Amino acid sequence: MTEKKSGPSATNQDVVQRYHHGELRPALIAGARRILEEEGLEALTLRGLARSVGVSRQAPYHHFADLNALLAAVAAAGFRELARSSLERMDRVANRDSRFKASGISYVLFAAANPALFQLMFAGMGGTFSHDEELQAARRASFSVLETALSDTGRVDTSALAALKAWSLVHGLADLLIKGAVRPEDFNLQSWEEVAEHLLSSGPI
Amino acid sequence: MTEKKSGPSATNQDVVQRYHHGELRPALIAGARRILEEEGLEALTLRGLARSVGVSRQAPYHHFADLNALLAAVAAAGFRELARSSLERMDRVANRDSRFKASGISYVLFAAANPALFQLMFAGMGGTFSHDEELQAARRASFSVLETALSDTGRVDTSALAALKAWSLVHGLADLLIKGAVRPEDFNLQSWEEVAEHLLSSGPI
DNA sequence: TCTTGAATCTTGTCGTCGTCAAGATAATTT
DNA sequence: AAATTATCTTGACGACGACAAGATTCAAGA
Repeated sequence: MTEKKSGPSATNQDVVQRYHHGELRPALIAGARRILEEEGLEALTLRGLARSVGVSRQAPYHHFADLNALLAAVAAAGFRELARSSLERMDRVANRDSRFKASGISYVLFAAANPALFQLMFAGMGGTFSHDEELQAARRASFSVLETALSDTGRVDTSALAALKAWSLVHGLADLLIKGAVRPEDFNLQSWEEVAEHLLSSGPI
Repeated sequence: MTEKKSGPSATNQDVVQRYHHGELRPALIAGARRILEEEGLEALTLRGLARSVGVSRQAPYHHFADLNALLAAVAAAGFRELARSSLERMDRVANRDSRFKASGISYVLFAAANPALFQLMFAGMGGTFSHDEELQAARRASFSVLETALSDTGRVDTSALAALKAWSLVHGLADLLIKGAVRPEDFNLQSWEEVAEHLLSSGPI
């Protein structure tokens, strides 16, 4: 049998079962994200998460005020990752207009790769846990990356309406693909990347 | 005190409190929709709904298999209403291109007027209650209205990708406005109708 | 009209959830 | 070493969805 409780000064090696988890907060966020993508938002329950991390049902409350606070932390991490992956993709092209398109494509690809997380991130915009400061900061930082990409294009129309149009386009595609309303095959294309590429390249409506 | 139970052959007049509700199924759908818009999806509970309709907690199960079946029925009604309001608005213009734009605007306005319902309708696309036949039929009928509007324009590009672009645009705007990400004031406009009008009129991305 | 079966509605029960309260244990500070 | 604090635990409560079984009303055939 595995020992129930190790000594007080156990190293990080044997993360078996001890009274103090040690890294509970990040473990909760990671576990939440895993459940989120594998089983969906509805299956993400505070008790189940605690169970899966191997801790009592009340333990998470010492790191998060409530379930919404946990969700806000997960969403914030999502926005940081979106910003990071956008910058990464943008930095692979030099042309300013291509950089803008790259930001839009990365938006769609992020949604396709992390559907439940993406929905959670935007569920919190006008939702219950919208007032979380960390979440608001991460969201603003993420959006500013995309805004900068647009204003850097040097286009004539970088108005708020032009930005809204681009945002609506990629956000709508992201939501529709998450909901399963469309598939790349419907357009004789192989990937969402190709779909997004086409949408962002073609002419007027 | 109001009588607890009226005679067996009471007319529809005194809908006070009798064992058989008589119109429970439609009453549940109507009540569900009211709760949905007034308090949000999270507040829509089978027990609470039964309570608000004045019936026992188990009564709804005689008209709907479970909560998802109820939600599917509400969503189906939503799609029928979307199709109806789209046709209504389209019939107020003659020009074919204007009719297409009208369909897009009605899409956005429906979302703005019934945010929670709109989200529920699309939550069910790849979701749990996606297999409900009534819902699928209502959804297909609703979409065909919009598809027809596009193909009737007589434009050169009525390809699937062009349709996706238009759909993504209005759907994205709908979702962003529901989430509170943008407001008409952000663009010096007075209503969502004006915003949608601008987005559907301007040139390329 | 009376009876009988089906439709409808009710109460009882179970397991799960989020969260408050209070106690137990470990880490940290003094 | 003692005291304080952080962390984790079990106990409890109300609300939820749903299953089971009983009560009431309706409808259809004699």
